[in-house]
Amino acid sequence: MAQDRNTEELIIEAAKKIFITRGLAGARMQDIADEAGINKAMLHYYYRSKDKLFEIVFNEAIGKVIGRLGMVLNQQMPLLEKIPAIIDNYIDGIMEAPYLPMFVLNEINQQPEMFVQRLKSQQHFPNVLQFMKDIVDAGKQGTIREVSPVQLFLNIVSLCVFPFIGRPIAQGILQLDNVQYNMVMEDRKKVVTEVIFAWIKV
Amino acid sequence: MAQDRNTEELIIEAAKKIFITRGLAGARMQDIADEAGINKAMLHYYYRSKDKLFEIVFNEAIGKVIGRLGMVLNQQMPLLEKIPAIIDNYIDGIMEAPYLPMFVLNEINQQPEMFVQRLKSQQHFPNVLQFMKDIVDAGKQGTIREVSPVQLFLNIVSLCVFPFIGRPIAQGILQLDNVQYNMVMEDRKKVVTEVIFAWIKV
DNA sequence: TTTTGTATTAACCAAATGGTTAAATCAATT
DNA sequence: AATTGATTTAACCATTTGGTTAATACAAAA
Repeated sequence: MAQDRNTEELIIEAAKKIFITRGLAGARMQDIADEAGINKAMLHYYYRSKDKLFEIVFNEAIGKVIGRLGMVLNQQMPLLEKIPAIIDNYIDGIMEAPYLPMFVLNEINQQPEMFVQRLKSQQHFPNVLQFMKDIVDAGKQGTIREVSPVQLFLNIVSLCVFPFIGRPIAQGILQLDNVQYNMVMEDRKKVVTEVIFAWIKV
Repeated sequence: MAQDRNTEELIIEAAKKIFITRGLAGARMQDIADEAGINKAMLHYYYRSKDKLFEIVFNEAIGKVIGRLGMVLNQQMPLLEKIPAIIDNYIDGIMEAPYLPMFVLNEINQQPEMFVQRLKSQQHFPNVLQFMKDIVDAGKQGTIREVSPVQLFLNIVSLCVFPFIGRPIAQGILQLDNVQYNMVMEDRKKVVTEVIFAWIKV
């Protein structure tokens, strides 16, 4: 099973799967090796230690989670077009890897210190400050209602992310099956945009 | 250090602290014992196994997280009063124990099967179906706009919960210190109510 | 005071776990 | 074919970890 692709990649793929589903503390090196179909020693041969391997997986994950946000945020575009663009793009990103936000959030909660450093060195670090300035300006201009830019940012992200990280509990409470919940998620982009615009429209 | 209170309670308190901060996989029985200031054997003497102890902590946690929601949801009250009541009450609950939702959500993601059973046997199981029926009725009556009750529910919960579970990352991106972020959370009740009403008002 | 049942502890145990190593395999080079 | 360097593996190691046990401390009842 091992020879098909590059062993290094094979390990990373397996590590992603195990770390993301079980977390750093719950992941077992043996399970990663099994998943990759190789000997456990290879993990250390290529990546030294569990922590080193985890760091690679985590960095890529956080890049995807906040990077996607930053990409749209930094684009030059009128605010009233940018907001739906952010929502569409961000929900698309989450749907591609619905388990990533939970993984990232949880590991960050486990060690916030290590994270803060990493965040600022992140190339995709979202330039939120500019975005918030735009919101304030638009408010003064009367393009939108004058709202707290921080609250607006939190609202957008909350509405986009939570339905995915809270999926098991929400699905349980709402008593929906997978197919039904998927349909609800399909509508999300439209709904979130609607909600945000209802709140900020003059 | 052990004699002050009942040893059993002492253990539960310590177990809560350790399990909630580190999760099931990351928690160490020795750490719980140390936290309680007692011998590790006492944990097994009173609660058999790590899993049994965890179950107690987890059940209480999930009770708080979804129970609080159910309490308000099941109250007899006009919809337009009930929605702000839900929001106020739920955010109050989260602020009392901001780490609980993350803990519950994460552990549920780890073993969704075990959870689904527990959910239905939960005494505080929120009667969301009735609440959703009320929303549909109110829509038809014209009290509110006709919106998907499922989406409304998701919106409320998302806006309330996410800013707390995503706090480290949000605070990092927004570059706010603890005091500033606390102030933002203070305003949350008002903002969430505002957003929801803006969306559902006719 | 003695007895008796409960609470508590130190020492211990077996399994799991991250990590290492020495030998073996493989592939390219000479 | 022989050499050489990288890759891979089985076996091993030290530590950690959940759990047990036998002996002890303690408190209430007799």
